[in-house]
Amino acid sequence: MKLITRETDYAVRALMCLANNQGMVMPVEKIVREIKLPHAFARRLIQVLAREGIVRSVKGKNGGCELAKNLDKIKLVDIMAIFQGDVCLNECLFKKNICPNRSTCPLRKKIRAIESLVLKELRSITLATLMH
Amino acid sequence: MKLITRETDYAVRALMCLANNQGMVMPVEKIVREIKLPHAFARRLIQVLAREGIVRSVKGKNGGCELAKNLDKIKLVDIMAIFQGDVCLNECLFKKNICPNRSTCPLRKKIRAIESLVLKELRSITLATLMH
DNA sequence: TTTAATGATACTATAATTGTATCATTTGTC
DNA sequence: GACAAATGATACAATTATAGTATCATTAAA
Ligand code: FES
Ligand code: FES
Repeated sequence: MKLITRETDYAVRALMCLANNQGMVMPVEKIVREIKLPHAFARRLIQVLAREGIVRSVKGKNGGCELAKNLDKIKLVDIMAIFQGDVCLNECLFKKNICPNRSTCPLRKKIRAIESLVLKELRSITLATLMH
Repeated sequence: MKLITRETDYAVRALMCLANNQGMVMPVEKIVREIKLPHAFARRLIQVLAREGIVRSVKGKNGGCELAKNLDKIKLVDIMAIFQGDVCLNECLFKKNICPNRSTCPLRKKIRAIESLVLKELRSITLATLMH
């Protein structure tokens, strides 16, 4: 049961890499050299981050990318949302018919509560936190 | 990002079904009729639960299965472990080399903390809770 | 004009999840 | 003992999600 997929993992690593070079535009090639991940995968990944406004990219020679926001504005949970969709720990175990009192169902409440806990924690993790 | 797979979901439903018929041995056929799930899938699922000692099964005519433990001894987290493996929300995002201070890494601590929270909550959910 | 970069996007491979099928074994009942 | 109704064990197939690859177009500095 993975909370974070490898793609998110890579993305965060790449972002940390950019964070270490703030102010400079860094080509994907360089990121790939610093953190070990497949080249083509990295390309696509950065393209997505650029489209999502997490990084700013510069085309052409001497191009590359840099963080588009402040470290403390880039949340882990947002990166997760981009690559894995929203954090949603299963809406209802028992889809309709088994549970007669859906609105007051204790399990439903519990799962929701767990989700809130996880979200609260995840929201508190930013690139700034990670770089400490 | 699913915390619970469909197999676990089905398993819990089936167990709740058995809980509603405590003291009686119930054939899988009957479970399948009560909660909607594929017959062959249910067969295999119950077989696993029997092997794991969650239900007790009776072979032969008039056979079937029943809960092997008290409602409050059957934890959601154990059913999850059987069908999905241990709850482990990603050991370390950055596998070695990126994080220099592995032992004090703040992210590591955070992820671990989230895992503990989730586990604590999950452990408190038993069949008894679910039947309330 | 060449070169080094990104943008867009289609494709393949692998693994996990979900679902199916078969045959053997057990046990109550006629 | 034969039959029927159940589980045990286990192999297989289908679908979906994740992980990874490849290609061609576009941009801009040198
Ligand atoms: S389990 Fe879903 S409403 Fe009760
Ligand atoms: S991120 Fe894993 S040790 Fe720091």
